Amino acid sequence: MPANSPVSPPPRTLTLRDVSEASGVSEMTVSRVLRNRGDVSETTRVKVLEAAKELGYVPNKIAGALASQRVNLIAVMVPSLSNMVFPEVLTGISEVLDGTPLQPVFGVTNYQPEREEKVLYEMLSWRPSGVIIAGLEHSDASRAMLKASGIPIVEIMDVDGEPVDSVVGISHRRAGREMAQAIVEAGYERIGFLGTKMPLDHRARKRFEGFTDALAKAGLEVADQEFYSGGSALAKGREMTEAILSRTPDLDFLYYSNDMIGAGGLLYCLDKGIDVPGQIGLAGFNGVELLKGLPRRLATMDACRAEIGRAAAQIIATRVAKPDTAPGEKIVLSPQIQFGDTLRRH
Amino acid sequence: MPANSPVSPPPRTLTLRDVSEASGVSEMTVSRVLRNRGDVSETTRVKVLEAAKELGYVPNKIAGALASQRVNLIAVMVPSLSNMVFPEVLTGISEVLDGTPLQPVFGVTNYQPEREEKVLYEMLSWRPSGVIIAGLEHSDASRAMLKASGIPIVEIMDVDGEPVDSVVGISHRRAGREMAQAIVEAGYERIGFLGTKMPLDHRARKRFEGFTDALAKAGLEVADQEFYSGGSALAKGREMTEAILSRTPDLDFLYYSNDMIGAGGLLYCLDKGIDVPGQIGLAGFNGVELLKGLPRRLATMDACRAEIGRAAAQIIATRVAKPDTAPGEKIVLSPQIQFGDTLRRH
DNA sequence: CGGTATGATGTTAACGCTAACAAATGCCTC
DNA sequence: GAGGCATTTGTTAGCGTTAACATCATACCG
Repeated sequence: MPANSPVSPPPRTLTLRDVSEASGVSEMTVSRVLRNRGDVSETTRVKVLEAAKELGYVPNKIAGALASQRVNLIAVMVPSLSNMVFPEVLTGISEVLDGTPLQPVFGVTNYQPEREEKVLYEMLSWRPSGVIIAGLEHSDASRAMLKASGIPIVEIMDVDGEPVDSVVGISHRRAGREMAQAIVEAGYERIGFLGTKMPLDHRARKRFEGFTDALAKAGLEVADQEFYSGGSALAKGREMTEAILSRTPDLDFLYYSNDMIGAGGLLYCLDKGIDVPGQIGLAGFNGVELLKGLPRRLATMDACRAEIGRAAAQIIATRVAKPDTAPGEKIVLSPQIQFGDTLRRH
Repeated sequence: MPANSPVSPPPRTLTLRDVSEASGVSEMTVSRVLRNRGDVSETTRVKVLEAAKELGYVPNKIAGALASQRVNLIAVMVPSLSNMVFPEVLTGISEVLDGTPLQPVFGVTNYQPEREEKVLYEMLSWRPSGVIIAGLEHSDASRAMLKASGIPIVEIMDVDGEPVDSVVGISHRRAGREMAQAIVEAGYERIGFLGTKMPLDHRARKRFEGFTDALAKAGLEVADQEFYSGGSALAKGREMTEAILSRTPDLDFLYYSNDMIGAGGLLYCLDKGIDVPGQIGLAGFNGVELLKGLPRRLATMDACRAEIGRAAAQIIATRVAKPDTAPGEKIVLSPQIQFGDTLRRH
């Protein structure tokens, strides 16, 4: 048996050269066939395709990208995946990008600016064709990287601030304001706020600010508040509601910074036989699907998640296809209050 | 003003050469500094680092990967992100990979084999160092690609089948069997099944098979069943429960293929004043966090999601660090029934 | 039937970086 | 102060692909 038996070829990964040799044409022609680029005769096209399939050749995009200076990757950065809200954004993005040669790549920042910076650096070092990134608050270094990258950037979810380039989202300040107005108009006066402790969730913070501003205009202020971090949001919603109500029993409205804790609160109130929305009104934020299955529909406000994803992807797709499209687009969506069964109508 | 004013330099992206010129050393030395590789004097190190920062240089990993034949990317393929279960797996993976130079890249297949094939092809064309992929069922082409890639593969979530290489998961058949046994032992006899219509959710299918097998051994069979697809799982759980109970009112147990529809069923039963678990017992599957906030704890079985993610990442990390580690590792986790408040104890 | 479009294929030189080796520098020892 | 060793820096040659151009058939025209 020869030393280097042909029976077990070295598992060296295949290159264009292998396909080229197997099909008897130049590497360039193989490359053309595989990319559907330029004129190739039907005969050779079939020959090459067969050889490639036979060998199980998978093109090396690394080499391709380096040579062509084109990378059809879109970096998508979100703070979290366990939130129910971001997966929907990603779905919206994928929907639009599926109709283009672009491919999304996801990165998760855990609401930490340093982590965002690191993940962004990693992603940019692959020279993507665009970036979709949640939020307007970034470290100086991150912002500098984004600006210097020279590629289309879309910041999403939030529009209250100074974008690097384009932006698609809703005004969380306004969302908080409008909810406060609806609550005031419905006649509630002793209002409690329950939210996340996370100081880095800027959107929750802005909703809270808008909320207190609008209350102030009506001569009211938040009567009590309660914060949490970590754990099952539904269970936390229960616990926090119990805590705030036992501390301040005369509250007549509870505004939750997200639907999950709101749902927990709702279940708690129902358990305790509290009259909702008579004795106490409740509202959350996000408009998550889950609410549809609860015994009562929690009042909420849709965050337009899928729509934001689609619009952001559309901006990127257009900018990549037509590089001379003007940057700096701004799309502001306007979520409507859904009164549900837990907030009296005006 | 000269035609080509130096004031606004062309936005050509920076290369090692730019840093090398700015710092007065060779490109190679810059490369060494930036990768912390090889000995470089403290003086030049600082000089280079400053120049790089000053310019805002971001290395081009594409070129780096091509030159070094090393790509520190791990392809992670899951069927869905909106499921709550996969984000937890991804978290487990990230946790372990964060301690290594490896970086996960996520792909979503939507439970479609053709899509899985396409996404896998895309991912492999970036020549990742490993693949973590959900499930054991793949198209022939996908399987061939995985085998031919020559990199470590870990199939996760499920162990009932023939893996390509390594596998980490639980036996869904056994999970179904054990739940059936617990139900039988608790004395329930008229058992209904509620699940997803999706024929491509192999794990749900296997749980169902194990479930009916074990019932058969006890001389029982599923008295009625109900399937759904799409929509809010919680609301669907309600609807399905109502449907199955109105069709077959004498059922004394409902087994749900996941916790979300199970939770919907639980809420429905509580609404209707049905005695749980006296009149009807309920059980789901997955052990999702959400259950902790419900009025009663639904019986369930943990799918060991984070643990699976960690173990899979660990296998990959080890194989990448020590390429001569034996392939074909198999880790079978054993989830325990959590009886909660909806399944009578034996 | 020469001349010229036209289509199909091949050749060459990057792309930006790193492995491997080569050279230069400094430092110590006897 | 020459030899030798360790440390630091530089040089060269790809990595696998594609852009741009060159070449070669073939067909078509008057």
